[in-house]
Amino acid sequence: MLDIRFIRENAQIVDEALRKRGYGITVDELLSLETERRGLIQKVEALRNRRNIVSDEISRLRRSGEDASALIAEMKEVSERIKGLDEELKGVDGRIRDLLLNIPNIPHSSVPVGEGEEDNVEVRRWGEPRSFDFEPLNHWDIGETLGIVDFERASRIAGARFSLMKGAGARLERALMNFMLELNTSKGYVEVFPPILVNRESMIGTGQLPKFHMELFRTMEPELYLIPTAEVPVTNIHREEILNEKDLPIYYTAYTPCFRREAGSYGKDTRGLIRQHQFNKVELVKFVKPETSYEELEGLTADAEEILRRLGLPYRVVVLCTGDLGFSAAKTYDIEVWLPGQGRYREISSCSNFEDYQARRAGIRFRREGKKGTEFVHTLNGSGLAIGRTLVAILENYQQRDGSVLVPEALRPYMGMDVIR
RNA sequence: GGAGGGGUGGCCGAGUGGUUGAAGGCGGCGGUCUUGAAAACCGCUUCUCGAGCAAUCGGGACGGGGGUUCGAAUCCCUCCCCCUCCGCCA
Repeated sequence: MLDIRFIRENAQIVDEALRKRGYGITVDELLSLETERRGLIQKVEALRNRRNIVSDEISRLRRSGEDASALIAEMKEVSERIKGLDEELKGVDGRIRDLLLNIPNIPHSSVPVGEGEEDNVEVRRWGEPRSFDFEPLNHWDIGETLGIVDFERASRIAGARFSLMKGAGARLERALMNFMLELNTSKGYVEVFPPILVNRESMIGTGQLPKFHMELFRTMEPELYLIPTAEVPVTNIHREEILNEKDLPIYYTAYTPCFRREAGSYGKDTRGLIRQHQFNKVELVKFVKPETSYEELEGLTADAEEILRRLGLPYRVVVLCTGDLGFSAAKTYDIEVWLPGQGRYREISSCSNFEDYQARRAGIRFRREGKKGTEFVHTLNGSGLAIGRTLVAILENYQQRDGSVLVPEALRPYMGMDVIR
């Protein structure tokens, strides 16, 4: 969330940011509540101060055996007033928090202004899409013909948007997971394997709740949420902590399954592995000092890109425009991989700098060496990479006329085979 | 799931309803001493909110929330977490 003091002093900047994102709200109501809040605080604190002074006085009188009943009577009334004001303040605080939790991050100045996907800006390309001397197939045709993915039985087991990987298909999921984790850890990311069910506070910390509850699977008794991305548990590793400056930056990488309701995407990518309720992903997460976070975003994106390069998969990088930017992000690069079966680039990684937005929600701070007080860290994360979509890209880019699929060089040690047939 | 025992500052650990933001210790920082270091000694060591240009002043925080009271770390209720034993279980 944003700093209420920042909003107070920069209302027009925040309103402008909301407008660029296509939000039809302003901070007017928030500001008047904030004024009300401060007025209440001043009133209630003056009364508390009075009560503290008089309580000491009462204590002294009682010790010396004098009568304090008049003061006690007065304080009884003061306490009642404090109680009333406290309740009022609590109500105002609650309303301010509700509003604050629903205001998105402010886009970085380098983010292009635009309304949607079509306004995202390509920043670079790598690799040449392969030219086929036959008609390239969709990954679901390739996968079903090879018998390595079974959609029909998956839907019997769980329903639409689930998949059952078999044989070399299951092996490929595992190979990709190991390949990615090993590459990431070799660069200094610490491997973690976190809970994939998390509590409400964690979902609020990274920004999925309260606004996007429709996207999440939830359990009852106890109320827990299935993670839509490892970003949630991994960023929350340091929730409510004060880190030491010398501990930063902290890099984590995590493999987890991810679960998404995909509410509102009916009819989109109904066939194949592109859009599933459950998918595997390896994630990269960073906790850094504010002054380095944009440099770190470039590094994070480069780390994700390297995975595609090593797999020989052509891709492009786009910077998301203000209208397409995620709720908590200040800047995001999407990496899109070339899919011959679709004849276009599709998102395979999303690398974002959240600046202090998540850190403020989650209470993740650090203390500078020799300085008083604390600051919020900057958090970043990106897929490195979405495993299901990487598998799709391999099937489509490495398919051969006879229906077999070559295994990319880098993956062969993990697959134990050169070709899937 | 059943029965008990606990949650206090970076850590360990005191704490009688009334100068206890909290003894003492450890750790950390600064200083004295020393050729240097150690030891010893001295001092300093939480976060947060509000007012103010500032110096500074005031409020709050002893797992979370509520209650009793003029006043709560201390009493009561409730939730969460940890530990031990029993049961169950991958």
